[in-house]
Amino acid sequence: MGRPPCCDKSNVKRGLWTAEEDAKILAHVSNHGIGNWTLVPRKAGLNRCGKSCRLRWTNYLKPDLKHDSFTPQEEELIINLHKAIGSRWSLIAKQIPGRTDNDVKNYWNTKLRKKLSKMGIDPVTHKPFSQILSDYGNISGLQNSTGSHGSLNKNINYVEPSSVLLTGSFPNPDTMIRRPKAEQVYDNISNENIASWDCPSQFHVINQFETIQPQFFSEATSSSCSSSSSNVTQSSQAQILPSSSFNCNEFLLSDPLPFPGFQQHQDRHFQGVIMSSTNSSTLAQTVLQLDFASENDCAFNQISQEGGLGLESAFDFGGQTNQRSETSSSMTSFVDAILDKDSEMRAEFPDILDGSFDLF
DNA sequence: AACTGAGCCAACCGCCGAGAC
DNA sequence: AGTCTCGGCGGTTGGCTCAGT
Repeated sequence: MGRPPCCDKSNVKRGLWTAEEDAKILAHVSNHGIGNWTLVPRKAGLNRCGKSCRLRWTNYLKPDLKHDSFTPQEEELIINLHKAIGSRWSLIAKQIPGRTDNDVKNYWNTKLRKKLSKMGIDPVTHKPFSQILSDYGNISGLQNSTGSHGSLNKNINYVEPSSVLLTGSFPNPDTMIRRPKAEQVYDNISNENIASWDCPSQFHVINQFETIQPQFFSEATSSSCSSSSSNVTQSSQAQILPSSSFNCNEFLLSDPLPFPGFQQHQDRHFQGVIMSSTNSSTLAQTVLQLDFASENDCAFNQISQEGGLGLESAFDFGGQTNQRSETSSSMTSFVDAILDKDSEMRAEFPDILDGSFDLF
């Protein structure tokens, strides 16, 4: 039953690689290419585990790898990508030619994390420590603000805190009530805020990670992107591209202003991300974007991007308040979208959500 | 010169999904 | 259907280097 073991783990060499061993792998790959790594040690005459050979090749011997120090541009890109997606090193590394996930991870852990800390920025949330302390104080003082939300809030507690990334703000910053992350995002979506969104004009579901950078999440988003996403993302791309001024955490839950310049432009803009993933390798699936292009207009499209057990959605509400276009069914469409998402979540997490996740 | 601790990074560990058997 | 390996991933660790004392 099953395959035979790839190697005798107790009888293979471990530890640092010698130049001779490296030469054997290089010679083998140049002669036979990359194939079944479990066969490589035997064919190449190495007393190593195939997995170890693969790691040595991918992290060190591959000819297109850079071995010099990181440039300031690479550093900035890593910080921005980490800010946007966290410690998904392989995805970050794919955006930096010649760098491996191990390189990026080590550089982050040894340099960038400390650098951010010294700058007074929390390397996990990318928020200033002062703001985190402030948020904590506000959160701890709001124990009684949850009563009106009933079962919704109870359910949200099932979302693992470490897997929740919420970015967002109320359309009207004056109505902002600071609460714990998971609770707040559902408030944003589900209750009085929906009623107060008197002018959603365009509601699009976009693929967040294609928005962050083309091809960036091509693996995770290969199947279900529709045309409705591509025409919307263009306007928002400038905000989200890692190399741009996009700052994911400028949208964070307690942030009264969704992005720099919010007040000056009088935009009505909301963006939120819910990440609930039980699988660390599953990427976020869906981004919902709502543009307030006018007071009364709303168009809504949806792309669902599902994978594994995870569920992730982002909401981006933006636009100018002084434009006008169409619509009457905007709120209905939006509510339908939320209900659809609710149904999807029920299907995915029946034990958690069943019977107690009534938004309306 | 010898010791110590911090910094660094290559390599390992353990988990997961996909697929072989 | 069940068990196992493979390949990929993120987290962790062992050991080397170097600056400071």
